[in-house]
Amino acid sequence: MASSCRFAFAVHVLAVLALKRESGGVCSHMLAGSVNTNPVIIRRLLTRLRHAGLVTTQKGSGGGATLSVAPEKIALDVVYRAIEPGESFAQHPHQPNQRCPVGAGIERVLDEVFASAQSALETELSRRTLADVLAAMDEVPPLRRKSPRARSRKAA
Amino acid sequence: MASSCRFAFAVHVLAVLALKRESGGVCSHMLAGSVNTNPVIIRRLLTRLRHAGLVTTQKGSGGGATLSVAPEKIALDVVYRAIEPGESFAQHPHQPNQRCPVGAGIERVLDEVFASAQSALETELSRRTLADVLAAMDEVPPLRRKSPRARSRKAA
DNA sequence: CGATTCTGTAACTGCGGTGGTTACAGTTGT
DNA sequence: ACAACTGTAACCACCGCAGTTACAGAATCG
Repeated sequence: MASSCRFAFAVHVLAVLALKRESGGVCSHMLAGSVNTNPVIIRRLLTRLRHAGLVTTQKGSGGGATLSVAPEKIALDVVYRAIEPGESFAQHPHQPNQRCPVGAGIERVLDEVFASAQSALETELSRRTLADVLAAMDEVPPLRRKSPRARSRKAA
Repeated sequence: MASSCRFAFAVHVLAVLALKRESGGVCSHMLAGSVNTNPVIIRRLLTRLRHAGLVTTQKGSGGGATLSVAPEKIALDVVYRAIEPGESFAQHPHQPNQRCPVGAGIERVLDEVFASAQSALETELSRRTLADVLAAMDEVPPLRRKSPRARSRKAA
């Protein structure tokens, strides 16, 4: 599976874009500031997200990226597939010995096992949307609140 | 997730050991021959499988590895966890910007998302045992049968 | 218009993980 | 003693990734 942090970065970026949906485009420099990485990393990410139809980007002064789909419509498996290109589950690097009965048959079986495991993972991801992520971020924030005044509300 | 082929190797090795369960230990050289890799790779694998209690190994002449649990009792998620040591799903490599509302809250949410995805994957793996793998290998083998006598030509 | 602010992409680096390989000490059966 | 094993260290080469620099091109604004 994905051993990269691209998926985490992607969800992070999309979350920022969702919050700033009304404020126009967000430039890669700003996004990089929130993720704490390099603008080029963000742009590479945005290229993939754009190909997947999740964001639009605008060149030039005042440009940047904008979410092009409502957060409720963006399931996380779509983000996952947009970001992680190839097969994530690993196969035999070289063909096993076909003269061994196990070597001859194992690949086909493992293919099927890997596919179902991969599918289960994506199905689980599909159960959450970007809107869910935003909602989860709002409740029970980690530590100090900006204005912990309205603390009483949390109980509901 | 796992970007290695260790899991494939491990299932392959266990399948061979399951088939040769009665014939005593199988040495790493033989196993390497079937997987088509180096004996040391197999031994490194066997070390982990032994720690997980799935196999026993015997040093010395005539030694080798033996399956120590019945194939029906070996679910693939156990193999997976025995082989893949750390967290497979990737996190933020460095802490996101805590001064950004998204950066401050996203990690906790992503942790939960990743954990559930990982769990879904392992649950799917747990639905299969090594015995299932062996059974799947027996049915509809890829091409030529050992004795395709009953089947008159490919036409049938 | 030209300056500025962006994107998009290429090119390169460094790092970490992995499979592969050699080597060798220790163990066990014959 | 000898041969056949395991277990493990040490090392290599490779690959993918995040990160970085650099630059061409596009859009906006004065």
